[in-house]
Amino acid sequence: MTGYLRSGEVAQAAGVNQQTLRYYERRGLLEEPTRSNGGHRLYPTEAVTALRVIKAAQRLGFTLDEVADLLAVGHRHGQRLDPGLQVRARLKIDEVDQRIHDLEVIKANLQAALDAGCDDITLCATTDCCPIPFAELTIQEVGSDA
Amino acid sequence: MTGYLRSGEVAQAAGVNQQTLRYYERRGLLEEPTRSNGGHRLYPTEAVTALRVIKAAQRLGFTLDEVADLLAVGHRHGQRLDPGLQVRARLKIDEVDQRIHDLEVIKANLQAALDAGCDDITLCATTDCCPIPFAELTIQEVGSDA
DNA sequence: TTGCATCTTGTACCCAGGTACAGACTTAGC
DNA sequence: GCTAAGTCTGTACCTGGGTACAAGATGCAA
Repeated sequence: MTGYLRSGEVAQAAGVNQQTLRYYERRGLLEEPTRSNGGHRLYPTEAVTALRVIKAAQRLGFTLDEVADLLAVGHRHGQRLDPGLQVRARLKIDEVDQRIHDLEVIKANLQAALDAGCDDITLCATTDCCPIPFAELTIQEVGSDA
Repeated sequence: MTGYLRSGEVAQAAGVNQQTLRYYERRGLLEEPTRSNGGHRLYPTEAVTALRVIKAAQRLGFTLDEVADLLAVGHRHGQRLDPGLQVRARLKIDEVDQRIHDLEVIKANLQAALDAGCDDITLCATTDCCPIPFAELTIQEVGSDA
């Protein structure tokens, strides 16, 4: 059965716990792999990539349900997206834009703090840099999932 | 005591639960407010802004500990950053850059799926768009906190 | 100065996202 | 064929980030 990876190998390659594979499978994030005759899971090598994608998206603040959504769009790459999915994809894109914007605000604020703290306090006192920073981040009420 | 907000007012204005204020105070994310003679918390109006910042940063995938870090840098805006904090600020900026990059990858992939699914399947079949998308996201091992 | 809305503290609970463990079974090298 | 290492299922537990509730004190308007 060469060409397939066993669960331990996948877990190690992706840097996740082996139990997590099962967990994601249950949650529908990871496709159910084929099985050996004895019932052991046999993963295609892309499973590792899929896991990395999940982990990366998670670090960006998406919940597992949102990640599932993202993947649903991604996996239909090249097949026709049904209209509901198309709408969701558009919404996701807007959301991603929003997050990019917010991260840029955070970055600018960190940079400003660094610049100001770095070499010239008087500079800071003469400019309007000192009210609470990060002020113009997007505010969004909770529970806005499509 | 005008000019101060009571905990209920702050909570409502920021759209968070009142218990959450206490929780953040315990975690050191929110400065301990002054108290009335009877022991009730009296918040300055900036507390609302601070809460919004925390919530925004959280949505972007920062843990509360990381948010505390972010705020530590931000709050010294205009005071000299001690060297340790400066280093942390630089690391945070790199991390934020990384996240922006990853979000851009995700966006591009969503966009590609949308474009491909949208109007022309043959287009897709002739281009190399169909292997698992999102592939070039940053991989980062867990536990990389400064 | 009373009454009701708010606030206080403490403690217990909840959900998401895992992680650990036990006991049985499979796989692979010799 | 045996044996050690790896995997299977099920269930229980853990951490982060809150949220709920109780019992009592405070604030303030009439």
